[in-house]
Amino acid sequence: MSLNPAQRAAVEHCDSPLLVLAGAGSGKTRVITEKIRHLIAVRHLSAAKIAAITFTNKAAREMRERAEKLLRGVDSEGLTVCTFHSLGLKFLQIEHAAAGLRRGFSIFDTDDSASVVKDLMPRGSNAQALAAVRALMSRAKADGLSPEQAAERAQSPREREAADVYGQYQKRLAAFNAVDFDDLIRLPVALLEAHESLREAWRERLRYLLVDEYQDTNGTQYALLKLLAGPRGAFTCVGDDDQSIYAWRGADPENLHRLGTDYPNLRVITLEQNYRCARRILRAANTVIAHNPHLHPKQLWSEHAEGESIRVFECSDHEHEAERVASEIQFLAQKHKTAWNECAVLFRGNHQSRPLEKALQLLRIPYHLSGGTAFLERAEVKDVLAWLRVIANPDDDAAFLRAVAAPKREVGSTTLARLGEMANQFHLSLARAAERTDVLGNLPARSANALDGFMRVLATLRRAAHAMSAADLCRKLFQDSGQAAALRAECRDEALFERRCGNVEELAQWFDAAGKGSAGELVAQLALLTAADRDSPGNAVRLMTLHAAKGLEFAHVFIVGLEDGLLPHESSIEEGRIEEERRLFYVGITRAKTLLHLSYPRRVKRFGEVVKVTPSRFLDELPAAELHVVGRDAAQDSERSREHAGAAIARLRALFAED
DNA sequence: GGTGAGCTTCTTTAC
DNA sequence: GAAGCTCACC
Repeated sequence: MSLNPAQRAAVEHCDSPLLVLAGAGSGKTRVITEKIRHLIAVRHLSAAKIAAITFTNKAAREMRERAEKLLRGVDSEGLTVCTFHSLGLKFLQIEHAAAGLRRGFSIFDTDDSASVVKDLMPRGSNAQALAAVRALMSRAKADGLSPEQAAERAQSPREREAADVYGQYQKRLAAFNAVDFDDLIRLPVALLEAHESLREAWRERLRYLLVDEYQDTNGTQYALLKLLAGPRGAFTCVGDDDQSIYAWRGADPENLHRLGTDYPNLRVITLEQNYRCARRILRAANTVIAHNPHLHPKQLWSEHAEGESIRVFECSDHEHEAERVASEIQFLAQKHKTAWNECAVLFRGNHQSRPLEKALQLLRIPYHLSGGTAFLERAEVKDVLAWLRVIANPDDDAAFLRAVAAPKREVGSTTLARLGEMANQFHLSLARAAERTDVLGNLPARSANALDGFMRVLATLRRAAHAMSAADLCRKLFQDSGQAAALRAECRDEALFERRCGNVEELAQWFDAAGKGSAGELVAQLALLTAADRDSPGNAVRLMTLHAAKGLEFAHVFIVGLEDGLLPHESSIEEGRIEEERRLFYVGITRAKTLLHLSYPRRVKRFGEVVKVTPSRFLDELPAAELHVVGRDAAQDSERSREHAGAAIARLRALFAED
């Protein structure tokens, strides 16, 4: 298949900075991969000097695969395809000294950083206050502000509080030899701004940048792009303002316009031909998104067939909805020989997956849940990771706190609080303080013994770490730390125990597959992976949030939970962010190639009580002529689905009745 | 002083 | 409907 004129222009334009406004399904990944080939094969740029930046690791992996297929016969050695955060991590691992970090520094995930914030806030601060301060702090960091700058700009008492916490928080992180997600971008930016030599070195190292999902860049990411691209502006950014769905975490769609101001010679190319969706689906998407104000309206068009109507299922409750979706998928699979992985169920929040999983399990439909509380969130995996972190970085207090309690070893909050006090006094991390006999001497003998026991195991593992692979270290510490034994005691049946050990083994295998690098470095990389990025789902129905679905496509898409208050989400309505919710819905619609199903329950359980649901206002924004509403009255209940799944549904109902 | 049982909280999205 | 907290128990 050849490129269309706009795509070709985007691929071949290399002489000035380029912005590609690419509508949904307009082949933007193709443009990026073709452009990589063009840069190497035609412009004779070394692959090692090209970086393609994506938003998720999953997107990075897919892009790398596609690029490598395309680059057969071309030397693609050293090509960088990664996320902004991975690039930042790579930068910091090389330039750690300039950043004031020691080798083996830790990456604090959202939980780690939340607990630091909690620790810094007045005792008894409620969850709202904590969340607000965390959000403001993260926002300030995403905007590239230092604590001092954040304090200067603070307008409200809460903002002042956040700026104050921010300052203390950074000191704390520095003491832990740790960085958080925001720092992975912010620190490289600060270093590149401060040191001309670094700028020169990195501009030489990366001669051309391609940025995917550009509409989701935040302030610091844009700054990083500018610093790396330099005045030459050797970059291509690809984005779509209609798919900007990350403003809540600091993404600034203004960056699209900023590009034109900062680079007057910016070339803009718009891709409007959609290669993905049936026309009906595309019309529905266009109609919905037309409700948002647009600076530069674009009109997506498609050469595909009209396709079938968009089906709207009105269901009685979440269980009924899940059952409907599951049986519809089974129908598609049986009748049309649709592969499971051609079907995706999309929802607003991770918690919505539960009833769906249940219904799919009962119909024995293989499914794969992306993100959420998957693998990396498993307690046993987090425990092993905490041990690995504290082995690599003795200053990582967050990891220490988790590791010391995995398994429980008579070191409780009181002991840890006292240890913390002494660590503060001596200006030591918890682990380093716990190594000292004078510190242990100040604790009750029993606690001191327990703590000392932990430190001995830790020291032994740390010594052993140099001589073995990260994977083997992982397996060894699982045994030697006592976690394996504790897990066996904890699990009632053998199967559960096996499964949880399997999670740890899976982690070990991930390390094996990740190849070179010390355990500490690999753990750092792992921190950037979401569950969705790591595993290959195989042939299974995909369950994921609308956010996670961006960039993907499926023949059959089910969007569930079209409830007012969920999609659009309550808090977004309150905060006047309805347009982003609409874009989210738009992203969901445009994932579908041939069939789109929308559904909502009439009643849901909330606060234990049954509450009536108002169907999403977005349903009213769809063109009524394209919709086929099913189930408004019981007699209309999808007959064919019942035929195919009658028996299973009876079992389903029985199961739900049990709960 | 650690740990587990039982009660109250608010429930987005994610690198 | 689960995570966080307090309280009683070991």
